[in-house]
Amino acid sequence: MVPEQYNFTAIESRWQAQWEERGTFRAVDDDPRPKLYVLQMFPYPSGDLHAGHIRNYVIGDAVARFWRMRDYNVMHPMGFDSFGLPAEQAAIDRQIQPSFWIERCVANSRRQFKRYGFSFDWSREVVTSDPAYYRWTQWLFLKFYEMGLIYRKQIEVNWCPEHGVLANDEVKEGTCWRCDSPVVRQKMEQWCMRTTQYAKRLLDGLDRLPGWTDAVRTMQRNWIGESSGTHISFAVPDIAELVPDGFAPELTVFTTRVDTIFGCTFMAIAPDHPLAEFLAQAGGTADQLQQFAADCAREALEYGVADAEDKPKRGLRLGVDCVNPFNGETLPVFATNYVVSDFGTGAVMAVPGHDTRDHAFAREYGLAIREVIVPLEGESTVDIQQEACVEKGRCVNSGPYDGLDFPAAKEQMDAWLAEQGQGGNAIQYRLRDWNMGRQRFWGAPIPMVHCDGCGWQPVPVAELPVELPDEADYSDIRVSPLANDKQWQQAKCPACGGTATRDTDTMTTFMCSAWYFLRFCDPHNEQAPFAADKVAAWLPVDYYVGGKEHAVGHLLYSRFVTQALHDAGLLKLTKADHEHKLPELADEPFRRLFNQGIVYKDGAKMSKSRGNVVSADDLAERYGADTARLFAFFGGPADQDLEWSTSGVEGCHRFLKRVWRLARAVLNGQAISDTCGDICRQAVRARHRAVAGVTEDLVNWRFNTAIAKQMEYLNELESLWQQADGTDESQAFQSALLALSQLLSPFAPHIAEELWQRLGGMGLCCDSDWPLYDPQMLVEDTVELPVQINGKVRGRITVATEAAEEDVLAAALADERVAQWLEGKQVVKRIYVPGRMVTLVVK
RNA sequence: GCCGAAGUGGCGGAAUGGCAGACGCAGCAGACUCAAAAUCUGCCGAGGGCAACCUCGUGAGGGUUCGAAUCCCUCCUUCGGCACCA
Repeated sequence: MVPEQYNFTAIESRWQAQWEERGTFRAVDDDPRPKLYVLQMFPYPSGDLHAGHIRNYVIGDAVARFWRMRDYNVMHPMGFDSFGLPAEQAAIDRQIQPSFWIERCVANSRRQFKRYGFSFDWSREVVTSDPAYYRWTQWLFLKFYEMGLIYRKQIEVNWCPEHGVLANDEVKEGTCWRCDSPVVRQKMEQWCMRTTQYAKRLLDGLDRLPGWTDAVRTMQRNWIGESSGTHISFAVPDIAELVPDGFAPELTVFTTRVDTIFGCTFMAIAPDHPLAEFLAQAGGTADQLQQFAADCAREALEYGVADAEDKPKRGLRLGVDCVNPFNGETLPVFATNYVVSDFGTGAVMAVPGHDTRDHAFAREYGLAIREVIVPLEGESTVDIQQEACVEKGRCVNSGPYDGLDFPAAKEQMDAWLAEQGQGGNAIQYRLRDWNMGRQRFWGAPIPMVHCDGCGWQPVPVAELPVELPDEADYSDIRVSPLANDKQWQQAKCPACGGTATRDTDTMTTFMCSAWYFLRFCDPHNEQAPFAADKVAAWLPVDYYVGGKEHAVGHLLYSRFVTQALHDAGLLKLTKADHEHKLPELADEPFRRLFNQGIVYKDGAKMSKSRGNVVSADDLAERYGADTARLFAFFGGPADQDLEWSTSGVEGCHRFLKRVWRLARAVLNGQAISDTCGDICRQAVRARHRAVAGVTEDLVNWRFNTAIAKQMEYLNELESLWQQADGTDESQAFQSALLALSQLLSPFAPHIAEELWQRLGGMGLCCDSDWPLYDPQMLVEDTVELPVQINGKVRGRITVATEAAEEDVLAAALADERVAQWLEGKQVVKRIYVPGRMVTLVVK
């Protein structure tokens, strides 16, 4: 007998134990069926999962379960991105070691994941702070070092007094993304990855990723920021004696508007341009420059990033001139507050007539404004002295280039520059090299040692991992505990055997997460980060599910690492797409990308720090994991944000209780008959309709409507069961409910198993073959059609589905209500859309 | 400023050129109950009408079409990304 109550607690723990015992979700490497790699971005183990996490992970789980039932060999792994600041902060706050703290968080997160019945293959779990994992993160660092992709660079970094060095995408409006402290600029020597060397590859690769949304591809494109232009060198004879070896006495600019070169009336450079001090020295303005540079740095922080453009343009005339190579004119050089040193060459040829910023500056300092571009047709309509004209057009006052349009002028000018050795065509990227180092404890130590005699030396691979010390000393939190640990720093120089000092920086966690999807293919390998053939068996990832906050950072770094490893000959990833809809990928890791929406509660993003979380444990206790999962889907489209609502959760709980009650009633019904009456036939039709609809919705990731269709199916079955009550058709309802169990399985897997078993299904529901439908069964005998007259519905007719067009139109004209609207009118046009509607146009 | 996404009942949303509001929530009325909870049944965009029905209605305005939430143009609002990018 089926119990009266839907006891979700007992059901859920029972089936979780069953799945674990049977190893149901373990992915096998040499399974002959087609593979499907379903990856969800692994979390930072915050220690307590909330409804927002559930919403995120339920999506990939439904997809994994669905395709598993469609007989794919699905790999759906999970792990923890466990290095990083929060553990360190918790350790400081609670006076405990980060490793101890994070172990507890990982254990609890894993328990909570299991409580929700996610179909993860836990035998592949990776934890980035585990030496068995970060050993290989360090190995990859050394590999990239060997490839010449990692170098030491004196860079100006974003420095947060709390959190040390921050990446550009960790700085929000001049403040730290984690603690809101103001960020200052500081010079520091850092390990840098030459991501810019891959700028073109990373950009072009986006064209081969139709399985990504345009939004993310556009964001990456903008982030890489390719612009096509020209390099031009302006000689500065006065500094010939001053510049250090290896530097030429010239200023090189990057411009996208070389056609305006004859309108250049001064040179604008960043106050911290590499040659600025020599220029100031030559011009006798060294002291003023120092003052000006300091002012600009302070001003930049005051204004923040948001309204930098509103800043009044200021500058310092350095007192030296440079020479325009095209006409030999000498132009004054200014250090300005509007040219930044980290884009292009840090120097700009200023053309006030045709650039708004240069125009504003020229007006401020009384510099010449020259018109060198006019519209292609006719004469110029703006007063160039009042307003810059940035439109492209045709050159005037430009010597031999007069009359040329932009493409012609650029081509000829580039060619001339190249001939003179003064520049030429150039591509510039906004993307910058990737700063690998963090001055923190809780990360993978950078496997480099410094020897006074031999300089920086890589740690030999055999000595990996370079493990963190057991104890972190947080008595002085302004520096990394590693920098305080003299004993840990002691090392032997691999080159000369003398004493050396370990690098006390740890790697950015973006590096740890930039290759975990490769490790999942071969998680226990102790000889290498992964075996190429195992990666080749699983990559590329077919579905990658995660938040859009990683649209550039994580995804770009992962693509970079994959491309670089591909170039190193360590990877092959050419598996065909399981649906044969997308191109094969040569060096891209993620075939399809799905970004879920964010979960809000009370108008704010659900997060621990905001204190508006709905705890995953509370939900599971109160309603059960199945109910919570169901609402996470049902609330709206998966790619849109969701406001968490308690009453909505109750609605989903009610649905499951109704399913349970109907199953109970059907199983308690006695008579079983082979006859198939009208009600039985209707139930069968309803089943085919539900299977067809849910299948299509799952293929298209429309989970909310997939659940609505299951609710409709249940509504129909309930109403049919009421009509059938006391008759002998419970057999038909048993098969109807078996199908419902299967449809429910990707969403509410525990109740699905329970019903499946009680209804007499073979084996596990989640292992069963996804139900099929017969398209013939979706076709009804008759169909009701609306009849429109001039676009408004004026009547309804019921006709045979297969009826011929003339018969349908005749029936429409014959309809009583329609006839009324036709009185005294002339029908000028008749349209029949089969199965949809009839339209009459009258005059 | 540039790029991207979105705007539909009281609410979450459905419909992507063909009956606007599926499904759910909330609300109202009723049944069961001593009562409540749970459950079940019915109603549920606005205005008009006793009613059958009629008119209006998908951020605003225009357009294409027999027919537009859906396609095109202009504008407004909200959210996300980038930003003195030369």
